[in-house]
Amino acid sequence: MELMSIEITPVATARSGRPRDARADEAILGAALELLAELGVHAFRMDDVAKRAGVGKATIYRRYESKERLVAAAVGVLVSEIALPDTGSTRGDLLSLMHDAVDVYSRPFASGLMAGLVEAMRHNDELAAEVRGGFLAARREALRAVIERGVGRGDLGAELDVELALDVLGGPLFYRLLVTGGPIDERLAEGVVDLILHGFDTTGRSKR
Amino acid sequence: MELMSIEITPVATARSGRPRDARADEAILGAALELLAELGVHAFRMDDVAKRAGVGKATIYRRYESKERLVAAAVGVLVSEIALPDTGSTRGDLLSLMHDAVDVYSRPFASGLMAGLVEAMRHNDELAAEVRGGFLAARREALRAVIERGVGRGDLGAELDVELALDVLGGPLFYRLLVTGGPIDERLAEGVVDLILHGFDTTGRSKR
Amino acid sequence: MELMSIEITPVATARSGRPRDARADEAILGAALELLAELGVHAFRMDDVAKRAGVGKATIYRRYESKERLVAAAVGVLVSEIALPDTGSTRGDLLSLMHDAVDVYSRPFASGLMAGLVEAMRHNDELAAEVRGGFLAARREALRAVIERGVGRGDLGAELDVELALDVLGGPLFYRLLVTGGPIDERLAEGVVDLILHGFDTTGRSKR
Amino acid sequence: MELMSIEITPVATARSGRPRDARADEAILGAALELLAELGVHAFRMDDVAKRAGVGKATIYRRYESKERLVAAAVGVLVSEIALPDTGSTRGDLLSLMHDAVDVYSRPFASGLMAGLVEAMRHNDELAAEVRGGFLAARREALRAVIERGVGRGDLGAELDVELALDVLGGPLFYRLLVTGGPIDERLAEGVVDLILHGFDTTGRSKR
DNA sequence: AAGTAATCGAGACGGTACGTCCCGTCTTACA
DNA sequence: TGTAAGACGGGACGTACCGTCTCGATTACTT
Repeated sequence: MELMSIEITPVATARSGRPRDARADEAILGAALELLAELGVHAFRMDDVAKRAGVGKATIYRRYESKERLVAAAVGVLVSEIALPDTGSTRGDLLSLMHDAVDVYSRPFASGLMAGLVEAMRHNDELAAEVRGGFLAARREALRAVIERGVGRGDLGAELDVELALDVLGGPLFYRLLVTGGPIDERLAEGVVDLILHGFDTTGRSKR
Repeated sequence: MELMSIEITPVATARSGRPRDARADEAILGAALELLAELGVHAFRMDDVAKRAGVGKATIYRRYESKERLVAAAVGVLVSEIALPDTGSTRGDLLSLMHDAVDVYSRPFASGLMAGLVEAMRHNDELAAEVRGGFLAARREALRAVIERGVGRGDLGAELDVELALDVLGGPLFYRLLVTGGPIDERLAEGVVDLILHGFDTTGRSKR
Repeated sequence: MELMSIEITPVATARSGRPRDARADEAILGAALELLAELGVHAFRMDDVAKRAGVGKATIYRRYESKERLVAAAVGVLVSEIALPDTGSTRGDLLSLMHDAVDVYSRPFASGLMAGLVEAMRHNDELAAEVRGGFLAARREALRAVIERGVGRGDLGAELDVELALDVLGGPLFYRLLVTGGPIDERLAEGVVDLILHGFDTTGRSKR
Repeated sequence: MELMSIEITPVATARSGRPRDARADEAILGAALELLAELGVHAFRMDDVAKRAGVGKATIYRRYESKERLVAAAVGVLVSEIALPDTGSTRGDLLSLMHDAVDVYSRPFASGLMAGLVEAMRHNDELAAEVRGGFLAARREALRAVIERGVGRGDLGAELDVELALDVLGGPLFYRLLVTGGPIDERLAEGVVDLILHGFDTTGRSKR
């Protein structure tokens, strides 16, 4: 479960006394998601989350040490689980992963959510590490596996720059999401996949 | 040119009375740039700008209606002017533009600056329009011209998706800048240029 | 008693959650009193009060809705409690009350404090009502009781205009305090008391 | 002309160049009076005066060195000229002066105007001196002359405290104006006059 | 069953930045 | 030089939101 990798929830583990209320966990994340969707990251207030969730602020801060962490957790929930696809062809596998990514990031709040997260990562290294090692890494590793399988199959040249290939697969999507506002759709997914397959083929011309 | 297109400075144009003091314009932008460099976007305070510039806060707000607008203007200043290159080859022209982009966005504060800007664009459509129509559009139009010239020369296939090509040229750079933290260097520039040239060549295979 | 009647402190009464901190009440009023004494009303800054009291500005504004209200409360504290005197003679009772008033209003900051308050009352009806119903009314009612006792004793004529008598007792003091800068001393106290006793005696000449 | 005594107008006397525009003088004082009446001292802004008068702010500050001075000048205009009355009786003369005072201070803006002036005097000694030496002194000296004539006529005791008598005549009026909000009317005027005449008569009882 | 300890909702707290307001001065171009 | 217009430096205002703390009331584990 991708959400797991970002499960920052327990700040400290209690050893006795009244246990954490699981309904509060749910209510907080639910309220956060709603408010993020309604208002965007920028107008997202911890007081509002508390009120909407019917929860004290301390109850939130007992679970998430800062607003940014709560946003990160909420984003983590939105991002779907990733399974390594096996369609039988490199193109099919890449398209499967890219379609999934398009699904996730074409949601209405994805843009605001990611923008806020990106800005929050800028002044919180720990958060940045978690995000990069969390849902981003999951998708990235799946793509890497598919690419390496493609090299093995002879669909892709052995000398290709894997990091570059990953950034070409993911970059345009995030670029449109965060910067240009361009469409995040199947055409984009197919475009980058075919570009990779054709541009990094075994003719060897595209190696740096 | 590029700098011009982002000249958001005059909120309103006075018609009589004491004119705006050009030294204040300079002092404000200078102080903003310094503080942005020293502290980053998120520790950037309007009071500090005013103090550093030796200016009243009202004098800043007379020029920029919010903190975000000032940051946007400062970013605009940082981004260098773009001239349409003419090296004789499509590859040379593309590389020239990409090298220039690498220069600009590999500066130490570029990342924090752009992250703040991207987040600010999320809740200010006017600002987003200015940024997209400003320094981003300038670079984009230059790249578009080079690509179209490449199609004319037969270096690139006529059916290529120009928007996709532009996003493949710019996306990985911004992806690394804002999300992955990957290196923004010559290798990236050459990688995407060669991928475009090889992947979108005239064999026609890569069409949508 | 007098202090009680001006206890404007609670803007709203909480019913749950963390209760107001009584030490903050004390610190705020203490700091306000000190600063009023040191600087006077017109150099009195809310930021300074907050800093001196070691308190956030919001904590002050939670108790006093404006600077004027805080000044009013501080003035209320300065004004001593009034006990209805009973010296056995009308002259003694009146002198007792007037001596007390002289004590209070001959303090060095009384003038600046009252001037500020009077000006603030001009654009805040609620504040005016509080001041008039508070420490002013307390002294006024005490004087009224003594006068009525004096009428009963035959020291004062039954037809005297009580309101006028009260204003003759208090007016010259405030006139000197706020306008002429004349001395506020025992001579003034005795002068107005004897004038009232002689001018409003039972010969009936001064009626209407 | 009482207005004269407060004519602070020329901050500095020009010696050559373009002469002051007399229409500006008029427009400024007129606008100030209107705004004072409409809004009260507290919401009285120099920018508004300039706009209403159709005049630059510098033109105002060339005539009045501060807001307080302008308010003082405006008050001076409102206060009517004082002629020493001669009705043939001490009571008639006192009543004449007090009726005049009642007329002046029962005007609707008198209260706000005086409150603002009193507060301004608190932190501007020069202004205080001018006000006290100006329209206040004029009325005071007239009253003093009448009282002394009354002593000569045997209507008032020779040992009376003249300063106290003056403050009893004026104090209640200002007390009601600034503090209690009580009525400023003929009854007040007659009340204090008769109190003075009866309380300070030649029986000598009321001397301190 | 009593005691202990961490939980809960509510909301006050210290701190800090924001963007607005107004003062009194200064700077234009014009008269 | 005086003028209208309005920008300027300065500095206080009252608001907003963060993350912490405090209250009285639960709710489990531990004796």
